[in-house]
Amino acid sequence: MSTSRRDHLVETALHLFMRDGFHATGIDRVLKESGVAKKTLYNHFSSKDDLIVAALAKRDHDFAAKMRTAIARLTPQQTGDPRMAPVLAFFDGLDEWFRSDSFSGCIFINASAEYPRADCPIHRACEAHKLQVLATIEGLLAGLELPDPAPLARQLALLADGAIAGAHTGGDRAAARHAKDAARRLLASWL
Amino acid sequence: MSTSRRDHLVETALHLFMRDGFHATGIDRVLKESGVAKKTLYNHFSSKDDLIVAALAKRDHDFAAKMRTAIARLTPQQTGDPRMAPVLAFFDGLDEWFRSDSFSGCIFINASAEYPRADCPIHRACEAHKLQVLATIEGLLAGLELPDPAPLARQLALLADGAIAGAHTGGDRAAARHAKDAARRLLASWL
DNA sequence: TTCCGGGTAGACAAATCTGTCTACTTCAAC
DNA sequence: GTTGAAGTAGACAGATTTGTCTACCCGGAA
Repeated sequence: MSTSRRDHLVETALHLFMRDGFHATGIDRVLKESGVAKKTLYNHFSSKDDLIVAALAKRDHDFAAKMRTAIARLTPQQTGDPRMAPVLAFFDGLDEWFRSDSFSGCIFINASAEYPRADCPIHRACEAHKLQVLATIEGLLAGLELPDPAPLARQLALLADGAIAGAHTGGDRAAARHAKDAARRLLASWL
Repeated sequence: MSTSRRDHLVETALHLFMRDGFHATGIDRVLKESGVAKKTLYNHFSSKDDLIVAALAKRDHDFAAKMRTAIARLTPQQTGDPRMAPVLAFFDGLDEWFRSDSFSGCIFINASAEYPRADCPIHRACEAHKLQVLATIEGLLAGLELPDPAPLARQLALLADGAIAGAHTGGDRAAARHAKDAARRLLASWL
């Protein structure tokens, strides 16, 4: 099947990009790992950058799904004001992610680092992902009935990104829990 | 002079690494830009990684100095509770940085992205830098007379890193101002 | 003057990178 | 059974990478 070959390629590439980075992962490595021929790759993608964009799109999609399920699963376990529960569950989801063996930062932050030009397609895909996460966080604030949830959502997004940097660059495995406590305080401040 | 040659090399390398990334910046480019011979580079540094570590060390040093002067300059301009002034000045300093033309994220976050292995010297230098920043932030909290300033300092550090990601990856130029407002709320919550 | 440390200029090796191309295979549809 | 799309295997080009090495030069100290 054609789509299966393509999907397998994107999956393998995404895994290697997340683990080792973009420049450090050569095309040949992706091919060897996936068992796909070089011609097949260039039949589906015009260039390595094109493959990278596809991998980021898949990650964006997967991440959104993972976020939804984690929030649905963890929300009932939260204590305190039930209106805060979804947001707090989100940070618990981050905590699980940071503690997983495969964690090596946010691939979108990493991609922006390797492709700093703001106008290149890769960097643009990263920007789009961050907007998508922001929208998800805004959704978590629905129950709070704030006049304008946008600024609070931005602040919570800052905390989330900061936690990722703290966990990856700073090596602080407890970053998500500090962020969760800060989120609780921010929420209280806005209520 | 020997040290001048070495310093010039590190300065040039740092500039290029910040602008274009690490893998994307070849040794030859650093040499051409700096006008230094290849042999001289390998006389001072054992490898490209070694040069990277030296560049990060310089950036760590420069950043600490820039932080100190920015805080000294911007603290008197803050309004409200004067005990918060140094912290708020710190976020104004971030704001200036983000709006500068040369801004392309935090080089330590970027380096961690390109060198994900936590046990390599480059990644370790990034971790050390984040600890140094954390200590600086703790220093800003001295006037608050908190029983334990450490957790608040961590939360403010999360906000700062998140603002960097928001400004670079997310393309949000106002990230520092959102972070500043969040910092004000966090400070109020801890007082 | 002589010597030598430290610099320049750049050839070179060996590996690696992306991307193209040829030749062969496999498989499904007609 | 034939045809054609899509995949495999891998050689190849051309550029680029890090790092080494030779040959030369300059300027200060003995």
